[in-house]
Amino acid sequence: MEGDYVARMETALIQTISTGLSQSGVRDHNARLLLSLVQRNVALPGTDIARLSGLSAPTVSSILRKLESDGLVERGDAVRGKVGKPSIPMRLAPTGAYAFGLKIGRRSANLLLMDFVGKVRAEVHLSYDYPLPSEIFAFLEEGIRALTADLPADQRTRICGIGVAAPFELWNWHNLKGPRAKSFQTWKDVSIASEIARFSPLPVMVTNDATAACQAEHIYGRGKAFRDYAYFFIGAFIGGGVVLNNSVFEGRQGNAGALGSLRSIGLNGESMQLVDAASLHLLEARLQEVDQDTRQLWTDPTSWKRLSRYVDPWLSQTAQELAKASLSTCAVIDFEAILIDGAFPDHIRHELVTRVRRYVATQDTRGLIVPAIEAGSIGANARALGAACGPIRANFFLNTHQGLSAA
Amino acid sequence: MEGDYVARMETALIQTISTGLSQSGVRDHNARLLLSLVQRNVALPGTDIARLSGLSAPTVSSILRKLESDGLVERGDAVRGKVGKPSIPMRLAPTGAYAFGLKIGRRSANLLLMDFVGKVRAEVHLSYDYPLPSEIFAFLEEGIRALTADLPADQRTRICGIGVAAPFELWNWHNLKGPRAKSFQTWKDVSIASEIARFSPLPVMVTNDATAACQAEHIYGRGKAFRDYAYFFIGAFIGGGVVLNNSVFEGRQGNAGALGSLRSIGLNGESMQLVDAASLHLLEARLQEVDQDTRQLWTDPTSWKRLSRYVDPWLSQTAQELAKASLSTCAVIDFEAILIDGAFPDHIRHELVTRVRRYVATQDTRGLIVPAIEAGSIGANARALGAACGPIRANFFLNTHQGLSAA
DNA sequence: CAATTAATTAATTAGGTTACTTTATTAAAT
DNA sequence: ATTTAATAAAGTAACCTAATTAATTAATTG
Repeated sequence: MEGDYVARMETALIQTISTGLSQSGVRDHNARLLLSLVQRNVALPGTDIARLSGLSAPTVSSILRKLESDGLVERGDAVRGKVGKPSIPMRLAPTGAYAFGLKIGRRSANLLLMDFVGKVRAEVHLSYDYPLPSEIFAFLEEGIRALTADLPADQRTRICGIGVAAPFELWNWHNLKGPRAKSFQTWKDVSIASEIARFSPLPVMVTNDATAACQAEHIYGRGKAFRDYAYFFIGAFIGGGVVLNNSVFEGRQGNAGALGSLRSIGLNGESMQLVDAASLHLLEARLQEVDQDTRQLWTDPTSWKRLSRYVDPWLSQTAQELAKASLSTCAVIDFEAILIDGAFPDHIRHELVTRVRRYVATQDTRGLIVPAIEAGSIGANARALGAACGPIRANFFLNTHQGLSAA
Repeated sequence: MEGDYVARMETALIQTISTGLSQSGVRDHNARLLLSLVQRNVALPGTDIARLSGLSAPTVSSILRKLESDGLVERGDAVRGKVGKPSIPMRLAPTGAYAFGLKIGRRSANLLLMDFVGKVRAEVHLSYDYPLPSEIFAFLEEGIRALTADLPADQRTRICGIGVAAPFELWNWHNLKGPRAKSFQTWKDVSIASEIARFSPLPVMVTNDATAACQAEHIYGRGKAFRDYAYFFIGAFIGGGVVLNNSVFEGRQGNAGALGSLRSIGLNGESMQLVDAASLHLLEARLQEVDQDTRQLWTDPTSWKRLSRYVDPWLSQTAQELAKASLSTCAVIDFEAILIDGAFPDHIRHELVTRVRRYVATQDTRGLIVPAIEAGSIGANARALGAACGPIRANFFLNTHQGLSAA
């Protein structure tokens, strides 16, 4: 069962560079590698896996048989037409594992149950003015009950965890007054994992929301195409993620890719943060100024075209800011690409990317390798989906940055 | 011999995530791990190594004996005074391996021979107005001959490579005229590695100069203390390096940590690069304006105090710029620390760090985890030293980011 | 044109090796 | 006598190479 591949707890040691390897560690590593290769390529026959992994065919064969008997991979239809024995592509078994993904946003929460191939099996929503701990946890508890009930009883044990995507220091953003403000502030002292542990035995992983979105893009979206990139997610605020060596880099404190905090230049030449120069809340504020209903931004994609006299200047400013921010990130890491996504309609994303490309071409790029500017492909659901990836990845896939598990 | 630990060539494969592991891969990994732990802690008895690596004592013992017979580690004096059998600390054998480090700078080149514990065995210099390929390679060829001759004949086979530290796109910085300019431009078409291959069979590794400095700081300096940090090296221009998970991250194209290209804000609020706002060439330019000899900056450390009426404003501006740049890097990666070093006297470095700390405290740090600001410890020689680390690390030490070598 | 043979490729089995683990032993100190 | 470090011996897991089985296409022949 999946237990075999669960990462072992490491004792925290001073000066630990990495961990020693033993046989079982090797098998674990290789099994995760095979699953990662199959995931990445959708379906692969054993020979290709052997070639890609550098392992011998018999080894791959034996690992695949084990994975198959564990219900994690399954055989596809034999491929004929070439000389020789037909190959049997192996693919992930959709029912191999499940995970919950919870996104806690500033306007709404979103809980989904994702299967092993990244398909959303069921989903529930909650809207609010601002999230309060008690309401969120009640929503989650009830949601878990409901979503679990949808699953055949024999598959419920395959749910391997709960991933939570939340903004960094959630409590720092609202300036509320009164008793509800006090309740909101309690986020500061709440341990999300321990609260959830009160009503669910499943392991909990908490991630930065934009990093989670990046994760989803990386595994199920365009991110597959690039080895390393910075990812911008434009929501009410702006956040980001970082991918290095084909794997999302969360950072020591989980705060890598805090791209909203990149320094930007205000109209008067003063220093400000990107989040104050290029988020959707700026557009919202502008719409409020002219008495437009801002809800339509989130609920009605066509409204964006209707509002183009307000959207256009916003797009222009945002693109300029993103262009500069993109190059700044490339000064730190020589990213191959910059991916841009957000909670807006496809045509806006496309227009934004086009404009960013244009602005990047006008910048001073001495000392830099200019990255490709590309559009993300997942959109608003990315955060919850990425959150759900957490437990699945921890149990079954390779993570370049974590080092290998010990025996 | 060292051949056992040489990284194997990998065939370039599409979609390679990582490489499969076999027994020999395991042994190689563990041997490198042990060497890395010993290097990091200067000297360690087997029991401690076992604890730190998570390997069993017999395994560590057997690997150590192999490393000992290969001449890579040696026994220290038994530590008595505690109950039980005295422990025998193992340390790197200084004569275990050697490497050449060549720094190609804008004003001078520097070639040194480094031993296995990072000691400089011999060193030669070359000064110029600007570096020309033919002169540099002649200097290197002659230098290799001379420095090799210093070594006992039986140890010459232990020289494992040549590390070269050079600025990114060297040819892009000078605006020369005339025939010598043409010769300088040829850097663009020169492959440093193949030129060197004409007169030396040793493997060659080329690194970005600031990344090399970072490497030296990381292995032999203060960098040991931090798990991840951004490193600023202030020379004629400003460069940087990036350390993630206890290991220098070079980037896909070797251009990670191009911190001189970080965006900065000019006096009139215009966007400019950090390199134009905070390098020593700014101070030089100011001194030239007032007809001061600029050579003294590089040759006479005491001159900095004498010139304080010019140095002080430069320090102030540089510190402000570094403070903002430091936080920008932390928006990309949540670095634990920022290390600052440069080609200037110790008291200047110290003063600079103090001021950067002060400025950081005044910045907008919403969404960020504020890093520690620390001084580097190696100074001007860091680049050549770091360059020499390249071949040694490639052969004997663990590199978190490269993945493990295949069988 | 059908049947046969050759060639090719995929997947698995068998046997051997490596390098790890656990358990036991020896050595040297307080 | 007890404690701790280091090594030795025995056992095991997981890899590799080489050989085998299987399934197909391609070529040849009566």
